[in-house]
Amino acid sequence: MAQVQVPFQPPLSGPNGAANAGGNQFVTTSLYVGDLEWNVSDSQLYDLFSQLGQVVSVRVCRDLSSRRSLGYAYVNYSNTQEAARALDVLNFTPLNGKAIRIMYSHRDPSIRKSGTANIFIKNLDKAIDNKALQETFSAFGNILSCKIATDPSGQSKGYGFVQFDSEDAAQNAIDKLNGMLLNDKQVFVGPFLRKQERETAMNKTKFNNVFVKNLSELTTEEDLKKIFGEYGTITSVVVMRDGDGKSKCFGFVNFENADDAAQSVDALNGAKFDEKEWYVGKAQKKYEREIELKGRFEQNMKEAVDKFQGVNLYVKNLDDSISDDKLRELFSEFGTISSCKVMRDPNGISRGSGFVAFSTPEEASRALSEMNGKMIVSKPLYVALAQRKEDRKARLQAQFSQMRPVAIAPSVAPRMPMYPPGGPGLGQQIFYGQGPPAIIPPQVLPIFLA
DNA sequence: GCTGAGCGA
Repeated sequence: MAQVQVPFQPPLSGPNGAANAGGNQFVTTSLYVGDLEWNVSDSQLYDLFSQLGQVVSVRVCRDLSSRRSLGYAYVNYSNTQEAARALDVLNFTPLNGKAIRIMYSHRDPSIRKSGTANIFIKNLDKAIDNKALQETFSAFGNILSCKIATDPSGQSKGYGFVQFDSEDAAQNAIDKLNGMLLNDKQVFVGPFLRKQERETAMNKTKFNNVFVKNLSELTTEEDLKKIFGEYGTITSVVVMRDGDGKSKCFGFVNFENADDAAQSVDALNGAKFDEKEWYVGKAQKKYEREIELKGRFEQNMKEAVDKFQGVNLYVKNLDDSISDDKLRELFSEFGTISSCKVMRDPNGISRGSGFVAFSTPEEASRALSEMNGKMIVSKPLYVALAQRKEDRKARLQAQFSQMRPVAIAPSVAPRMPMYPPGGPGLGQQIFYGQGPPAIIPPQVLPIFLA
């Protein structure tokens, strides 16, 4: 008889199973562990999770070819109670300086993708950590995932996310906590909205002034008056022109009535006149436009930085005689170089360091291993993956925390309740408990950071 | 001021 390979399937009664969609009376033994720092290893996870029960298997998922960590792992226990306790106790434990985030394994991505029952919280006191957030919101229902946004050093950015397993729980949390005081700060709690959704929500605000661009050079105020006049009474119309009276191909139409303005936008945005497709929208105030442009600029910068992740090499100990071209020549055998630069001081003297970006991470990692330590002119070259500036600090701290002994408290005393039974009253302060942390803080203080 | 990302041997 032919051998049939049976793929691993978690029990159907658990959160993985269709039989238990949304229910929480069953739990499984399979945990998804996400938000891992790049260097977190199987054995590190094994050591940590073994302290709460019998671990059957641990695996950090890795890219098949590069073996790079994908930033998540699976930990399987032999029984459900141990898994449940591990999730409870170990969730948000820092590993290599970064808090891990544990969920029950749920391979069907439909819930994750739907983004339902997902809420956003802002104006959070910086002292409120993942655990405090979890405890505060768990009063309203079962939490699938929850997290405080942090900068690379782990400092709270003052906002966070909670995803529940039901819309009711999410709505209830919003109703009860929005506008409440948490640690003396009034928090905003609302449904999570993607950027796009938020913008369209914002644009529902009333306006009278309409912006129109991509006009033909021949389009006049009279033309606009006639076309927009179909939708209501116009109080002013202008086509912007340069000093010579030449059209800048954009203008403004102000309506007496905001509903008419909105109607004209709906009807005319994207319409074609004289071969030109018009953009028609709410006219932005100068400051609104500045905010949008600034946001877009920062977004572009971020994307540019992301694009270089894993493909950009930092080189140092370069001989002063090495130029951009020479540097490119040295690395060109490993692949396609998308950019290459020797850093120089204001007098044009080489700083002895530079960057070489390849088109793929594979090329970059081969160049790294082949070129690091190679004698160039008179000195051995140092080659490493270039890091983002903000990530450097985090990386140093990760190394630092790796030296700390980590131990699990034998049992965890309950934290103080967040607020009296029945939930907080309007305007009532919510207090955070001072229960002991799940992880005993380091007993040995390592040497200070450079 | 600040609106993620995420599932295998």
